[in-house]
Parts: sequence; C-alpha cells; structure tokens
Amino acid sequence: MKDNQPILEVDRIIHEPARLLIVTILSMAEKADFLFLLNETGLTRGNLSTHLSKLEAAGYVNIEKSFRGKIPQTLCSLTPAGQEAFEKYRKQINQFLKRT
Amino acid sequence: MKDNQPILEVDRIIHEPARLLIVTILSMAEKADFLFLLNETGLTRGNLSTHLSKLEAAGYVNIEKSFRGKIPQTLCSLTPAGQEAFEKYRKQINQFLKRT
DNA sequence: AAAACAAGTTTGTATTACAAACCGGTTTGC
DNA sequence: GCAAACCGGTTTGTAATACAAACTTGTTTT
Repeated sequence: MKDNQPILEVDRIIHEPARLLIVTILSMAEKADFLFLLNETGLTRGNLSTHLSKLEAAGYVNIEKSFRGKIPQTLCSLTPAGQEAFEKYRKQINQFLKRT
Repeated sequence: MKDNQPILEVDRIIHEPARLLIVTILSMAEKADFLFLLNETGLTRGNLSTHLSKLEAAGYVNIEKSFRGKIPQTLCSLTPAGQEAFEKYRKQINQFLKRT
C-alpha cells in the first residue's frame, strides 16, 4: 500500500506539550533565561535542555549564552520563524477545534 | 534529581493528531465504519487499525464487528468516556491557547 | 582541600507512530 | 474450477523521541 496523504498536518515540533509551553511563554516574555523557564514549565533541567535544543535546531528559538558575573546564563528567545510557526499552529488548532 | 510536576498535562491519547482526527469525526458522526474513517482521515489501513486499537484500549471507542453480506465490517463509536475525554481535551487546549 | 552547589548537557531506555508485510476470505478472469 | 487480484483489516519491524538519571564543568562554602 502507498495511499498516504496527511490531513490534519500539524507542526510536531510545537505540538509536543512541553515545547508548546515553552514557546507560549517565549511568545509572551520575549527573552527568558533557563532558570525562569525551568520554574515556569516545571520541567526537569535535562528535559528543558533537550527541548530547547530541538527548538533551536528547528530554527524556532535563539539561544545566547553569557555570564552573569561568574555564573553562566542561557537566554532564549523566539526567532521570527518561531513566532510564525507558533501563530500558524494556533490558528490551525483553533480552527480545527472550532467546528464542533 | 526528582523535581517533577507536570504543568501542561494533556491527554496524550487524544493529543496525537491522527487520533484527534478520528475522535473528532466520531464525535460528530456517532458510529462510523472503518472504510469511512479511512477516507475521511487519509490514514493507511494499518495506521487506522492501530490507532483505533489504542483508542479502544483506552476505553474511548467501542468497536463492533459484523458482516455486511459476506464482507466484514467494523463499526466504531465513541464511548461516554471517550466523549468526556474529548470535551476535556478541547477545553484544555482552547483555554491554554486563548491566553495570548 | 574536600564537599556541596549551580547551570546545564549527555546518555540510556522504554514508548511510539508509521510503513510494509501479512492474512483470511471473496470475487474475477480464463 | 483454479489461479490471480481484491477486500477489509491486523501484525510486525524500525526509526524517532520524550523522559529520567547520570554526568560535567566550574564555583562557592566549610
């Protein structure tokens, strides 16, 4: 068989709940550091790290590393592509769920 | 580490796009057969089959097998638990996405 | 100087979604 | 009347991935 056409095609990168959370926060905060995201999301550090990496690899978030005194700091922000993808996702899901 | 509390906790059974599609269709049609779902969703038979099994195992859909003449027929419908879970999911996602 | 801590990253594992192969029966072609 | 194609699915094999736990690199504390 090879009858394969996707119907409800949604961006899996954003669809994942943990990342949806992260992206939503970033869409409001416009630049947040690792520890802030850690608190807000309730994720473990490990999972936050990997989800951020995945978002970065997708080109959806920008990650800049710096130092706050002697302590490393990771700042994250949505890229334009990320904002766009998020908006698109929201529209899709809203529209899909609207038609009761 | 063991600081683990889930924040955006969404029903993964329903969250999966293919199953969200199936459940949405069932919520409107109230009893649909395999071939109908196959057309509506655009899934392959194999994937439709496994997703239905998963929904059945979760107690969200009821599957009855019968014959239409000599041809087997699989009828699917949402259980009350399935309807409830779907409604809950919709509310959660809508509410989450609402707060821009 | 050793032990605890901070801020992340990497690794190991179990779950999964999807495609492809399979299967039992039925119809069609010859 | 029998082989080949078709129907309506189910099972299997595999690659991706989400999460927890272990590790790392550097910094305070004691």
